[in-house]
Amino acid sequence: MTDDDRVFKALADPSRRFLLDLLFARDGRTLTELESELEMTRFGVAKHLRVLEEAGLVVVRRSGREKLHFLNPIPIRQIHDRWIDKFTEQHVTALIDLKHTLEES
Amino acid sequence: MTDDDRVFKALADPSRRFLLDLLFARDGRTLTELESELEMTRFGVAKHLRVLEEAGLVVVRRSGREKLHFLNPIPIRQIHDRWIDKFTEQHVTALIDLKHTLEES
DNA sequence: AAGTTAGGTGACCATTTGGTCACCTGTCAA
DNA sequence: TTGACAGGTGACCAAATGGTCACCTAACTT
Repeated sequence: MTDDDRVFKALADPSRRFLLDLLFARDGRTLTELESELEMTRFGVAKHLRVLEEAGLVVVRRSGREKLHFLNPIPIRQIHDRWIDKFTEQHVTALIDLKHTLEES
Repeated sequence: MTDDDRVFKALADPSRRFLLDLLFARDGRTLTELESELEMTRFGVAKHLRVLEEAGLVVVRRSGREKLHFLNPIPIRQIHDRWIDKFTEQHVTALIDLKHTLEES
């Protein structure tokens, strides 16, 4: 399996995306802490975190018996750069900003 | 199934990512034209294109009996914005640019 | 009108994937 | 040092996914 295969497969599951959302909101959480936010057993969450880790979307640091999880944004940016060139990026961000502006009013 | 579920599921398959690569290189191709680039039957390719279309990653325009396919970058940008804030974006792009600079030398 | 070309549909099968469980290792606290 | 706590492993099962095929419709060509 290639690197980018791992990244996209990892992102394909809603529980894993929710874990990334949690880490985006606040980094450095343990398995047990993350587990309490999902309706799933610890084993399920651990399995998902491992998939995210192997994809490089999450990096971990051990601290005693705890394992702290951090979000790594680099693979996400690389997805962006694969299909959006600098020129297109300007148009797309302008469109999305416009959409937000309209939704606020 | 939610919208973003469709997008991520669509991106999870290497053949579909390759189709996006092809459309990124050149837009507006037909099924038959795309089919010739993959080692797969027409039915397989058609199925993949439908998944991409339902995810909004590809938009189509009919022209007689032909169906032209175009890449839509907006969902890709939204993935980026979900986990990379403006502040982090600066660091990440700087890191990636640095990586490219180093690799050239 | 007849043949050809572009594309669509529903069924089918092999493989992968998400989630759980029984059981195990390592670390901290009283 | 004994128990509680944080996490890991391998097997297992139900459900989803990738790909093919037989068969179909619609549009262009001569």
